[in-house]
Amino acid sequence: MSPRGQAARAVPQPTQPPVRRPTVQDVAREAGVSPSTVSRALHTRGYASPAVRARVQAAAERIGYVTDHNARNLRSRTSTSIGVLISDLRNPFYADLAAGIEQELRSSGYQMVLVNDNGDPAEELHAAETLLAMRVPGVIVTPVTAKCPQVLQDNGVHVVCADRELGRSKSDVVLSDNETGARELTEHLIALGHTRIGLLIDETKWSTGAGRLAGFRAAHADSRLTVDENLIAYTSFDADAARLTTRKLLNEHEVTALISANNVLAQGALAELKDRRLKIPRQISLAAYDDVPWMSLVQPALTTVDQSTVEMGRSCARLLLARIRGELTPKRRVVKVPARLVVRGSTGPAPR
Amino acid sequence: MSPRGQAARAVPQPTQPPVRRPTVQDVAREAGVSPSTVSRALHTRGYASPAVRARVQAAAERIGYVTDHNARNLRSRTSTSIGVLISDLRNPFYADLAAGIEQELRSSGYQMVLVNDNGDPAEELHAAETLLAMRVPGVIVTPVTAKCPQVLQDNGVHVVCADRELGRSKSDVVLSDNETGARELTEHLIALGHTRIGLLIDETKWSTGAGRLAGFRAAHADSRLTVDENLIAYTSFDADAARLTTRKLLNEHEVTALISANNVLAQGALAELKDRRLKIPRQISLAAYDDVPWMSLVQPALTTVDQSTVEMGRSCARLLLARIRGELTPKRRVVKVPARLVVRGSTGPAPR
DNA sequence: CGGAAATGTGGCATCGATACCACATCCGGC
DNA sequence: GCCGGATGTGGTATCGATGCCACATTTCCG
Repeated sequence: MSPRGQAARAVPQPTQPPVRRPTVQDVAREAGVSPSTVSRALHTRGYASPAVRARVQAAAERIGYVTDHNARNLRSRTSTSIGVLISDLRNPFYADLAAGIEQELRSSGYQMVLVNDNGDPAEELHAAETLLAMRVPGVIVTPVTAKCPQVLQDNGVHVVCADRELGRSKSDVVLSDNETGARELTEHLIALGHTRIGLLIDETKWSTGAGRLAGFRAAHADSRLTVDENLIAYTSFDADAARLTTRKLLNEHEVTALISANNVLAQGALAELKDRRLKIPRQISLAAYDDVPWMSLVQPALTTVDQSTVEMGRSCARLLLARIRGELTPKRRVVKVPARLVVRGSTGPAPR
Repeated sequence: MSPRGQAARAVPQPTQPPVRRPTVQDVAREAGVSPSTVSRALHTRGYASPAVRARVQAAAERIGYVTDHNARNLRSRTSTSIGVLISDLRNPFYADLAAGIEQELRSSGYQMVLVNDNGDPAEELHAAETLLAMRVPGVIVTPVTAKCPQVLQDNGVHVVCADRELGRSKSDVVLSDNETGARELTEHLIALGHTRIGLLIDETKWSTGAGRLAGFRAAHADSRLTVDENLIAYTSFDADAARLTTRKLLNEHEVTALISANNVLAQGALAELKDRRLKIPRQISLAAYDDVPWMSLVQPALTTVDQSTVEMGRSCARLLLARIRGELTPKRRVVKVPARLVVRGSTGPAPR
C-alpha cells in the first residue's frame, strides 16, 4: 500500500504473448529503402520523393506496420496524448465538456487521457504527475488548486483551464460568459415583475461563481433594484444540501423566483419546490444556470442558461493545440464562450 | 485533408521550451548508485536493499525526478495506458460506464485513454489502430463491429467487451443481466394487472436488446400470457424516433403499460405521453430499462431497472487488469452484473 | 576454516523511431 | 568541361529506462 491512499503506481506487467509487430526496419526492407527514408516518407514533414513515399506507404500497408508511439515519443521528446483533468464525469456538464474536447482532439489526431479527480486536490496533483510522466505536450483542466496548473507549466507543459479560473493564473483559459448569462437570466425574471429573487449558489471564490453572482447583481443594478443579501443563499455543491438550503431560504424569506447557480443545485431546489407542492411558475418561478438534458424533460421545463458546454470543450482543445503548435503569441488567452438564455415554462409573471 | 474524413494522424510538434527533466542517471549520481539500481529501487519488483531503496527514493524526490513512461514502455514493451472505446459520452449510461472504469484503473495506477466512436465502425477501427500504436496492453470496448475486438486481439491486446456482445466473440465480456432485469420489470407490470404491455426497442441483434426482449417474453410465459407481437415496437436509437414510434403504437393499439428498452427511448416515450396529456400511471404505466438521473426527477418518477452502470465499469476494469496480469485461465469470462428493479411512481394498477 | 550458496549492485546492450549530418547524384551556368 | 548548388537518400547516434548477466561481497554449513 502506498502512503496517504495515493493510487499505486503501476509497474508494467509482462504480457504473455509478445506478438512481434513489424518495425520501420521491416518496412524499409520491404520497400527497398533505408529506415530513415521510411520514417520521412510516413511521418516527418519533408523530404521524400512522391514515388518513394507511395512505395513506402504501400509496403507499410502490406505488412501491417503500425508506428510505435512510445519509441516515437521518446525520440522526438513529445507525444500526441493530451491530458484532461475534470472533476466528475457523471455530471453532464463535465461529460459534455470532455465530449467536446475529445471530438476536437480526435479530429486533429490527438488522444485524450481522461482523469476524474473528484475535485480532490491530492488526486489532481497526482494526476498531474502522471501526465508529466507521460510527457504530454498539454493538459486541459478544470482546476481545483492553483498548484496543479503551476506544476505542469513549470515542467513545460501547456495548460488550458476550463470553466473556471483560480485567482490570477498564467495559463490560457476558456470560460462561459458567466456574468452576461446570469445577468440575462436575472433580467428575464425582473422583466416578469420579480423583485425578490433568491440565488442559490455554492461558491464565489472562483471566477465561475463570482461571475454569476456579479451578473445577478448587475441586472438588479440596471433596474435600480437593491439586492437583498439575505436572498443569496450559500450552500455546498451537492443536491441534498441545496435542497435544505432552499428549504431554509423559503422558510425565512419571501421570494417569488429562485435562480440556482448550476445544474446540481437545481436538482435540490426543484425537489424542494415539488415537495412543497408549489405551482411552478404560478406561485414561484425557477431558473437555473447550466442547461442539462433533464431540465427540458421535467414539467414545467426549466428556464436556463445554456453554456454550450460541448462547444466550450472544443474551444479548449483548439486553443491548446494552437498553443502546442506555437501558433500563438506568448500572451495569455482568455476565451469567453457566449451563454444563451433558454426560456421555458418554469418562469412566469410574479404572483399578485 | 485525409481520405474519407478520417482523422489526421498527428505528427508530434516541436515544443518550444524543451525543459530538461532529470533522468535515472541524475538520480543515480545524486544517490551515489548506478542507474540500474535506481530503476530497481523505484519500480521493478525485486532486489534492492531497504537502505538503498530509501536513499534512492529520497534522491529522486529531491531533484524532482519523474519516470518517463515512453522510455519505460518502449523498453519493457508494454504500457499502463488502457484504451476505452465507447459510443457516446454524452449519454449518461456511457458516462457512468467510463467513470467506473476510470475509477478502477486509476486506483490501480493505470491511465484511461478515452475514445468516443459515435457508434461509427470506421471511427472505431481507426481508434483501435491508434491504441495499437500506443501499445496498450488492453482495451475495453462497447463494440460496434466484431472486427474491432478482432484486430486488437490478433495483435496481442486483451479485450473486454462491455454492455454487449456481437455474435460469438472470443473476448471477455461484462453484461448487465438483461434478461432477468427485463423479466422482473415485466413481471412487476403483470402483477399490477397489465396484460397489454408495449415494448419500445431499438435492436435485438446484440445481446443487450435480445436479452431484454427475452426477459419480456419470459415474464409473459411465466404468467401464461401470450405476447402480442404487434405491441413490440421497433424503433431507432434516437429520442425523436422513439416518440414517433410511441405515437404510432398508441394510435394503432390498446396498451395499458409501456416499457422502453433504454434511457434514450424513454425520453421519446415520456414526451409523447405528456403530449397526449395521459395521466401516468392512472391511464398508462411507463417503465424503462437503464435508470439514469432524470428518471427520478420527473413527475411521477419512473419505475426502472438500474443496471449499476458504474459498477459494471469497475467490473470491466477489474476483469481486464486481472487478464493483463495473467491471473486468469485462458477460458473466456462472461460476467453478469445484476440489474435491480426500482419501483417508483410511474407504474400503477392497470386501468379498469 | 574453505568453499558453495545467497545476496545485492554495476555494466552494457537494447527497445523502435527519428534528428542530424554526410554524401551521391543530377543540374545548369560560366 | 569544371564546379557550385540543389535535391533526395543513407548511416549513425540517440532519446531514457530496463532486462540480463556478471561479479563482489556476505552468509552459512560441513
